[in-house]
Amino acid sequence: MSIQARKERDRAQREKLIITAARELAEAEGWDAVTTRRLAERVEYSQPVLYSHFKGKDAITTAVALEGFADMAAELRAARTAAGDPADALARLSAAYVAFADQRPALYDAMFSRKVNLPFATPQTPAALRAAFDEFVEAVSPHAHDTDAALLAETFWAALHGLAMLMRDGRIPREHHDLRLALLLASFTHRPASPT
Amino acid sequence: MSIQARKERDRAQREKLIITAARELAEAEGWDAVTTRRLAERVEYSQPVLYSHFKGKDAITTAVALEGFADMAAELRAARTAAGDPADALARLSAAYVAFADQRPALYDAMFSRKVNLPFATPQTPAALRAAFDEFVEAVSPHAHDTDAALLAETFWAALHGLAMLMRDGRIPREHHDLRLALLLASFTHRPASPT
DNA sequence: CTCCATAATCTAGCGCTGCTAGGAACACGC
DNA sequence: GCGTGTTCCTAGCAGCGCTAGATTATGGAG
Repeated sequence: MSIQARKERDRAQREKLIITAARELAEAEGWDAVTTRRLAERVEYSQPVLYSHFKGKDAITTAVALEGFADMAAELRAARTAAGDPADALARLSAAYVAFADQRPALYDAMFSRKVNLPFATPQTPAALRAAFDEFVEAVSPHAHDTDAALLAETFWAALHGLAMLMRDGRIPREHHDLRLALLLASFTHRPASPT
Repeated sequence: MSIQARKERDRAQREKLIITAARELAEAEGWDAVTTRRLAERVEYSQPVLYSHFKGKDAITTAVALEGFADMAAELRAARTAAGDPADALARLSAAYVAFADQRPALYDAMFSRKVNLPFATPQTPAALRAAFDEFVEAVSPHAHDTDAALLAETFWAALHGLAMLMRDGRIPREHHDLRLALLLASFTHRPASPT
């Protein structure tokens, strides 16, 4: 039995190697550089080996994205729990989020721009995704008042995502980014929002 | 001289034909279906003709995106000016924006997701882009108070963009979208936001 | 009207992509 | 040590963006 266990262990290890290689290559040269040939060369196996682990290239991207969500959740948690009051917590979480998007553009791409097959906001949602989202819920709930915290978290996340994306793509200037972020924070914290 | 004028007219007409064909193909089957071969077949010319009009495929996408911005500007303007008070104006503009993104996903992709070469927020920014952005500035400025209207417009635009994108990609549920939008509007209108 | 230079267009092909069938090489159980 | 079953690689397909060079159409001159 031990021999099969070893095989499974080796396979799992190799799968992890592929994911890491894809991530590193993407972060170093962008996702365009992540071709199955280059990836295979990097892990020192032939192309078909990749397909024995993943259904296709999209599945590899998805695996990288999942890692990204885990990393993000950890960073958001660290930022949030390092804060004193709720307002500070939301501010730090926001700054951490935008910093993540800005400093790991390829990873962020995998999570939010590339075609991936992840079940969002369903019972099957992976733990890492859930964890990242929960950080948002925790951070916004003190400011939610009579509003549903999850709904507010989604809205705030979306707003941050928009800011991060547009800035990263040069659609809005990097200049005064901090002011925009402060503006967003002020909008979401100053007053309870109770629509309708 | 008239003969050269006719040639130029024909060329301009054909260029427009290419852009329209690309747009229609993208809207019908997504941008993946817009290959130079299929596009050439559709306009009933060979591939090199495309390259006599555009430097590459990205340039065609950019041309489509530019059309998109013009369309969007018109729709935003219509929505905004149909409103009574400033709060209603912002609400209608927001709804129109999200509807645009949702109903013309391929066009919206060209404008905001695909790799295009457009100078945003610079003196060389095309009129269509500027017009769309100006609609945002007009709509938010009544709620800006002591804040820079352009900055607030960028921030609000980004928030809407985030909402539209995440919903379109299934990252947040379509359910309760109206509530999220109302939440966002309430956050940006209820109180003057004066950071720092 | 014919000829010819020039301009416009097409054919064919390059190097690349994601992906896969079929044969070769390996590791394992006996 | 040897069959057997698994693992892996070589080689290739169809399609991609893009382009060099041959081919055809066009418009002015004689």
